[in-house]
Amino acid sequence: MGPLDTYLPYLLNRAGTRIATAFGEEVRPLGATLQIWRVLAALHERDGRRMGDLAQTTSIEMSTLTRLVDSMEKKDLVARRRDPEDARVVVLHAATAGRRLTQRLLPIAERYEKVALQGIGPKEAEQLKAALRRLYANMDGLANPRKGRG
Amino acid sequence: MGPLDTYLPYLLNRAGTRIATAFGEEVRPLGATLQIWRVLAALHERDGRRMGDLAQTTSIEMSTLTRLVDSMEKKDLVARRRDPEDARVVVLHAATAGRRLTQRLLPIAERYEKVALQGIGPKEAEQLKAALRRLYANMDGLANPRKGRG
DNA sequence: TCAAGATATTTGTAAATGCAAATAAATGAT
DNA sequence: ATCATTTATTTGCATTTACAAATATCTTGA
Repeated sequence: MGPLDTYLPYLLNRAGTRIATAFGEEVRPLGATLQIWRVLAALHERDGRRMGDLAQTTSIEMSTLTRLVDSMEKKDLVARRRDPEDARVVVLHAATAGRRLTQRLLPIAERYEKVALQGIGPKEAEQLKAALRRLYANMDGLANPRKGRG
Repeated sequence: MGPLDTYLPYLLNRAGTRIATAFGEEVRPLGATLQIWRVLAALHERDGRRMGDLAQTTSIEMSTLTRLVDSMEKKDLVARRRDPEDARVVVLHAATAGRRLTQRLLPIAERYEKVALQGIGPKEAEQLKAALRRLYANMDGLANPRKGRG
């Protein structure tokens, strides 16, 4: 067997953790976190999403998301509304401070993208992204996901 | 801005988390965890490492590692020894049950490698790994690492 | 309309994790 | 030999996070 850093799962998790931590520290001064960014980014892409949808697209667990949204509501980053069509559903909208914060986070996200990919070349970068999507999908059948089909 | 899953940090963290979780569940029946595997793999590569070295190569935080090693010692997976040269130093050795467990984990790690990389091709896989190492290194200067130069 | 079952979200609780302070031992200066 | 400084590891504590149970609402069928 080779050293630990020939193993893909290790490399992947290590890189993923570090970039997440680094990004998190970068945005802390703005009062944001990685998770907050994900929610705002998702709402920026499409506003008025339901909680379940958000949990799915941000990969944040539902119970975690609930508490996160609690705190984001207090800061006027987002607003919960009941869906009039179906009162079980809560839809989330970006609020004033939330939209402002999003505008400040976007350039940081772009910059991180660049820094992370230094010396990797645009073509390879696309391949990397494609591989990561593929890899995520490959894990679908295996363990963990209490999604799909229990 | 595009959807969240065009952002590298998101893709990376998402994939890294999922593969870690899946692997963790896979090895749980054997009484192992992802972290345990990392320590054992590191010791398999080179036995008798000091704690600081292990923390470095496994990307496990020192305080976390201490507690992890406590529990691994109880299971006879590893043994702590004081370095006679410098009594501040603790060196870690794989113990009997640890070596046995390592042998059982190795094929699982190999298999995970294969599953994760389904449809990705050996050449692209190598590029992916190289990119992940590079990317990890790229993050070095940025935030987070309380390493390097304080 | 009411009960039964399905779906969406929230709360309770315990485990994992990291930072900072504390401990232990070595090294160097007086 | 003793004190101050440095290095290595461990413990205290607060935060984060996930799983599971609880709650709320909707839908369907009698």
